[in-house]
Amino acid sequence: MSIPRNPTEAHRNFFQDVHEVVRLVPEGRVTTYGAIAHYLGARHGARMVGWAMMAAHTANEYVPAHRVINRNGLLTGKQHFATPTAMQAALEAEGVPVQDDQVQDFKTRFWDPSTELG
DNA sequence: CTTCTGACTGAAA
DNA sequence: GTTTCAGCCAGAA
Repeated sequence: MSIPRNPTEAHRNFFQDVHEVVRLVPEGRVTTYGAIAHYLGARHGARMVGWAMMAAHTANEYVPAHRVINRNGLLTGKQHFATPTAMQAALEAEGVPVQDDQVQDFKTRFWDPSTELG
């Protein structure tokens, strides 16, 4: 999958919506693609959230993309970072232990925007 | 137009 | 616990 060559206004709005939610994830906590999709009203699938994350590095404001993982707590997006270890390093730097691409104690570190933000 | 792919997920076996 | 399968929507060839 790739970022649209000529993003439409709708695209940019969608990217910004996703990025805004990701920025609300506190340090030391993580969320999932599906949780973000659900918070945005389930009008977009989880895959579309992942798609929007590809544009995270081109966003004007910082997006903590390392806090977004899949429902199993796996760092499925690590290959999209500058280096294969950047995602894990960023998580561990804020106190989230990772082993074998898996966030430890994922269940208690999970931050659901739908319940946390209302 | 068809087909394949993907930072995904929930259900079913 | 596992593997498999079908939806999901956008983009590229």
